[in-house]
Amino acid sequence: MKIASFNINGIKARLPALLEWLREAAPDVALLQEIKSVDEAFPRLEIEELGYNVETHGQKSFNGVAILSKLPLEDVSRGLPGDDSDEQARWIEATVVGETDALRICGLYLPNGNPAHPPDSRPKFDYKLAWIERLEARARALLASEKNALMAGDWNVIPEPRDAENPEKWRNDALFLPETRAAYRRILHLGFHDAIRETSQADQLYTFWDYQRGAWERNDGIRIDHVLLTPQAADRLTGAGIDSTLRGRDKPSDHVPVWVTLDV
DNA sequence: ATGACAGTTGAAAACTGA
Repeated sequence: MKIASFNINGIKARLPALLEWLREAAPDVALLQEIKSVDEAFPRLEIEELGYNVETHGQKSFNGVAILSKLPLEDVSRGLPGDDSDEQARWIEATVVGETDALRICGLYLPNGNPAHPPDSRPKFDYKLAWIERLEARARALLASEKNALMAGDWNVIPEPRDAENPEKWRNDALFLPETRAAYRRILHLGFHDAIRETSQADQLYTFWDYQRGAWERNDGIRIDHVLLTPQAADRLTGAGIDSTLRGRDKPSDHVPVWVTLDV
């Protein structure tokens, strides 16, 4: 089973590129972030024509996540538990039934958190850290289930210096601050496996290049889109990769897809 | 401690992203 994550940066602007990628990469499951659309306006017919079931959790203008799946989806759940007052659409999960086993799949769009200054007033960064704490609680429950499960999406976290072409440039950024990386490591170290690092220790594995300053042309990228596997899912990992060529096409998202293949 | 891009909204610039 091939599962991919892709921050598309707006479904209205990205539908042609998304359809082209779905046709050629043909993931069984695609987790989308930043659909920037309410559920009613999501172009589900065009995607269903390619053989996908579509489940969205959208909102107007910003955020929004979705699951596309060629296999049936069961027990769909929207919104990250832990704060009923949180109205931002950043989390969706569902169970996919494979040939040999089921897999719980969680799609996430973790808050950016900038600006992270000044230290005494940084509501967006505080929201990011609080969101990661709620995510940690959900992650603990996934591990406790001892089942095949994964959490994939735009984590907005640069885990290590080698995950950025110019790490010093990100030193004071919410994506790379020590607090952010420590909170991410706490989740990882519960027992999850970073699928990309399970399969490669290479440098320059990036999933995002800024639209500005010719970042793509200079390969000034960062790795912030991640697929984290439970031990049970990691045992079934057969491959992982990043579809970086999409960034060089017309009207690209600033993110590219990251994918895994699992023997389920 | 900024701006450059790009997308969305709504009809011009403001807001958001990373």
